[in-house]
Formats: sequence, C-alpha cells, structure tokens
Amino acid sequence: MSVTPVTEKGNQTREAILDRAVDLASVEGLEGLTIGRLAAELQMSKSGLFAHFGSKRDLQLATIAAAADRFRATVVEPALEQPQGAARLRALAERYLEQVDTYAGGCFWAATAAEYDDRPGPVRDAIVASLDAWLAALESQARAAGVENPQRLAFELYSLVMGANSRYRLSGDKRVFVFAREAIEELLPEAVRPANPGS
Amino acid sequence: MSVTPVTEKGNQTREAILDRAVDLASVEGLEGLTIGRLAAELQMSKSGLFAHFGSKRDLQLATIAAAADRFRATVVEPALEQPQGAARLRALAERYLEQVDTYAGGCFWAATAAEYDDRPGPVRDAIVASLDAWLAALESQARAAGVENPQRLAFELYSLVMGANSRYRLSGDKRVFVFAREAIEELLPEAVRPANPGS
DNA sequence: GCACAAAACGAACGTTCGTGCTTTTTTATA
DNA sequence: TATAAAAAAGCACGAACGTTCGTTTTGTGC
Repeated sequence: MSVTPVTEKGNQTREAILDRAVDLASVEGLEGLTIGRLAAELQMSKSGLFAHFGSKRDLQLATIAAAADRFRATVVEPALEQPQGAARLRALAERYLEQVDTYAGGCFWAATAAEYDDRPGPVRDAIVASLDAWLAALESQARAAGVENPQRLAFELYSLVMGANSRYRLSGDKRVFVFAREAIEELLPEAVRPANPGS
Repeated sequence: MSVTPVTEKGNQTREAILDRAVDLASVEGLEGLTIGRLAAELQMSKSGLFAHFGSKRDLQLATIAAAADRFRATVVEPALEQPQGAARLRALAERYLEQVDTYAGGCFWAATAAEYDDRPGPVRDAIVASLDAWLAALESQARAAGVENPQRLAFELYSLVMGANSRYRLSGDKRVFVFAREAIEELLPEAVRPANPGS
C-alpha cells in the first residue's frame, strides 16, 4: 500500500523519484520500469525508494498520476489561453507535437497505452482514464468549434499526433511533424485559421 | 545463434512456436515474451523450445519475421488483387482494420513499435524495416493514385489505422472503425471511390 | 533391426526481479 | 540540545528469468 510522505524532505524525494520514473517509463515501459534501476539512477537504495510506495503497482500508479500532471502542465494548460474552439484545438495539438520532441523517451502515453491495452487491472484502468480525458478534451473543443462530427474529429487529431510521435521515434525524420500539422490544419474549420491576410 | 531445423518435424514445431509467439508478443510485447511461458503454452520444455533458436534475441527476430509473413498474407497480398492506386490503398487500409479485430492481441506492429522505439539494436532495426516497408507500400500506391503529396497521405493513412487499433484496444468501441473509414475515404481521390451510382 | 542424428527433456547455473524485516541515519520540533 | 518520528539503508528471501549441460526419446536411412 502507498505511503504518504510526512516531512518536506520526504516529499521532495518522492517527487524526484516520480519525475525520473516518468522519463524512464516512457522509454522502458511501466513494466520495464524497475525499482533497482530507478534507485541506482537516483543514487539511493532499493529499499529506501521502495518504502515510498510499498509496492511496484503503487509506484506505477503514482508514475501515471505524475505523467498526467506533467501533461496537463505542458500541453493542456497553455492551450487554455486560447479561446474555445478551433484555436484551442490547434493549440492542444501543437503543444502535444512540441512535447514529443522535448522528452527523450517520446510520449509517455503512447508507450504505456500500447503496453497495457491487453493487460487488465488498475494500471490499465488509470491509463485509459487519462487517455479518455484527453479524447474528451479534444471532443469538447471540436464541439465548441462547431464541426459536424466532434467525436470523429477528436479521433482524427488523436491519431495524427500519436502517429507523428510513433513515426518520429522510429525514423527520426522531422518532416512527419510538417505532415501532421498540414493534415490537422485541413481538418480544422477554415474560418478560424490563424491570421493570414494574403489568402 | 539460430538453429535451422533439419527434419520436417523440426520445421512444424518451429512454425507452431512462432505462430504462438506472434500472438503472445502482440499482448505481452517482445520483451515480455518469455521462453518459459511460451513453452508452457505449447506443452513442451523450456530447453527443447530454446534449442530451436539458440538465444532469446534470435527468437525475437524470428517472431518478427513470422509476423511480417502473416501481415503480408492477410493484409498486403489480398489487396494486390485491386488495381493500383486509390482502390488498392483502400483495400490495404480495409484489410488492416479487419485484421485488428481478428487477432486477440491487436496489431503486432503497434505493440512492438512502441516497445522498441527507444531501444537500439537488431530487434528494433527489424521492426523499423518492416514498418518502413509498410509506409513505402502506402506511399507507392498513393503516388499511383496521383495525389499531390504521397508521403503525407501515407503518413495520414498509417496514423488513422494505427489510431483505430489503439483506440479500439483501449475503449472496445467499434465506432472508431467507422470514424477511421470515413476519414480515410475523404483522403482518397474522389474519382476512384467505390461504385455508388446514387450520389 | 541397427545405428546415427535430430529433437526434446530435466535439472541446475547465475542473475535480477519485487518484497519483507531490522537497523542506522537524518529531520523536525520542544 | 534532547528526543521522537520519518527516511534511508542493509541484508536476505523466494520466484522467475535466460542459458547451459548431459541425457533420453524419437524418427529415418542403411
């Protein structure tokens, strides 16, 4: 069972662990995320790190929660500065694409979703909940943008940004980001395209 | 190092192993594919199974080759019956989508690509080669269909069918296939849409 | 039917995994 | 500064991993 930190130092250590855990899980997966390696990278003992969570499952769940926090902070919240609808949709997609190139392991969610899509249990449930929230956010803004089929547009945007993550990680070719941006632009309602007085 | 089977019985066993290995790896990944479990499911000994490959890495590489064979047989070759261009593109995407729902673990390539996109080595190289061939096939048909940007269309089709696989495995909602088919149809050159005299 | 090779087996290896128990060190407060 | 609690460490365990080894079973050509 999970152990809640009490002192300030305990809190700092826990957050340092989870920050590293998110990066590591983006590369090795949540199953390949091993307590021994995580402890070694943070230069602390296995048992000391372990005591912060009580079980590997709880470490995985805490890592998912930390990844969700990071995603909200780097992708969702900046996009909230844009007005509802197409502009915010564009910002959400753009922030996602930028984030793919920022973190060494690529998108945490693409890695863990593929890993757990056939493994029932609380870990899978937590991943599904986060991804459903992401889809719901896209759908909500698609509806605000007045498109005819918000669910379908949300699916298309999800596919394109995830596809860009996948192709970029495999090929290293940044042109996929151009392809993704062009494709996304054609999906968004034309009236709300960014100011481009010439056309 | 890998051991080539000599007798007919050796060949049958090897193929039975690889057939099961592809399914298992689609669920557990190529790293989670364990020799002990594979042997248990086939009701044979670990060492007997192991002798067919000589190392886990060679088992993984053989599994990738078997998955590529299966993909060619169930997706690519049936689509070759369609004339080049948009019709064959549609058939490729359609066969892929059907295959997602057929195999219990979903798409082998979606699972393993996400697993190995950050793990250098021969296993990753083999996966990348297969996926590049798939992209190249899509691009070639897109070019034959006369679209303005074949690379981008190939990327979009890749993203949509992979996205459908991902969303279906996570949500179980078959409407994603409808979304994917509609989106794909809008991407294909209109002139070659399937016969639909009414519209 | 014998002999030989291929295939399959069973036991054991060294390593790494998650986890539990006990002790030491560090932190925060009175 | 003394003390109690929290954090971290040390050590050991059982299980599972890939792999090796020597042996036994199976199948096939003379």
